[in-house]
Amino acid sequence: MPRVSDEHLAARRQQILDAARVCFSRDGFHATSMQDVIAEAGLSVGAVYRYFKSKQELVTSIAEDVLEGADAVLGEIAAHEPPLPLADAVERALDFADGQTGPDGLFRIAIQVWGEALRDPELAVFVKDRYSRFRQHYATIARRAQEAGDLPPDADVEAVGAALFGMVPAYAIQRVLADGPDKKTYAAAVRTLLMR
Amino acid sequence: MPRVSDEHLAARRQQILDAARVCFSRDGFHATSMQDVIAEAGLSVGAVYRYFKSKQELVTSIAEDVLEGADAVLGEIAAHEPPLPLADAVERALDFADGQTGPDGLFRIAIQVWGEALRDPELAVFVKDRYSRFRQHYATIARRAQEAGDLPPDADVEAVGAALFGMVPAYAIQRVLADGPDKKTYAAAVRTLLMR
DNA sequence: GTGTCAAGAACGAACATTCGTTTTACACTG
DNA sequence: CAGTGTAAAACGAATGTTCGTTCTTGACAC
Repeated sequence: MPRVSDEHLAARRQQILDAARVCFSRDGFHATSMQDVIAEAGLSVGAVYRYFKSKQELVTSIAEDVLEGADAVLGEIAAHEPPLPLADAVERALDFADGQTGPDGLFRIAIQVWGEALRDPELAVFVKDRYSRFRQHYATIARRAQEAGDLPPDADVEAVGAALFGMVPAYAIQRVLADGPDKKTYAAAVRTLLMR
Repeated sequence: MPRVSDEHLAARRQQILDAARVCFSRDGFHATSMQDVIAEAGLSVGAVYRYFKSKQELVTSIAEDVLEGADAVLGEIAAHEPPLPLADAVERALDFADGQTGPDGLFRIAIQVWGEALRDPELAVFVKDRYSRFRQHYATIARRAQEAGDLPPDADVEAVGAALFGMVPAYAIQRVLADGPDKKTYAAAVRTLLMR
């Protein structure tokens, strides 16, 4: 179909991305063949290669989408008014993470991205950049908690931010791979540790 | 060269496992070809296939070795006499994890294992089992801390164990993928959160 | 000799990607 | 509004490569 609207093109592109996300989440980047993505999208080989010049580009696009989404959510939590107590902020982040641990969630893809970033320097740079932002968001949470007297005045907010940040993927890993405690139980434990 | 000693056979097997670990750590499971492993081991195709009947078996063996090693270390920390305060126990675990974050460390492989466990039900069972043990070790740490009055009497030691457990891979992820704070800084932050 | 082990050539399947062809939506003409 | 040209879009068979694995062959200890 020639001379097609921009919306049509964007929709086609999204259709391919959606299919790729399903396949990557189910089988991982490497065990997913282009044929799998093509079949899932219900398109032809040529059509997919019109929109993405390689499988790598598809992987990169998906990885970027996943990280962007998480960044937006964390930014909101960090900017919340009034400033959230540490445990509340972590709990909200856990809420988000929890919703991504299912078969259709993004966390399965995030794990794939970690593995990929170990080998792909370009992706590694992007991951580092986004994770630095994540950590900055948590550092903001810590700083505001400190200002509220919720942390000692001499606490290193950057480092505390890093520790808080870690609790979220740590929870998700345990949910996905280790039959870990549910969100409520885990959040209660975090409160036990933070509130004492 | 026939009629070879059992030690020779075990050494050959280990030689292959060592080569595989190097390759898998460098390139990941999927981007490593059997040719890569074979070349790294300095052996022939036939030799390697004498000791491992498939690539999958090689992957599984490596994954199991990695998890076994961590289990042993955590078991020691949990059983330490006298019982370790929470922050000390976590710091010791961080010590271990920190040593595995380098190019030759096992943590890079652990990330690959996570991705693989999402697709391989057999490996998933093994990972779940080992991670349950990990969590049990941390629950032991929490229970002993509780007995020492270091945690509230009504704290859920299993859940607190899960939260403590998470801090270690969380640290390692940040070190490997996100230019996170060094061990000393991170440990101090954990103390800030736990000690107040 | 005989049994064990290693070597590496060979194999078939699966892979990402290319490219020549077909289809189709739209612009333009009268 | 009908007819036609055209270029974009989609198609899918074909390609060349790489992969994991098997198989044949030879070497050496006993």
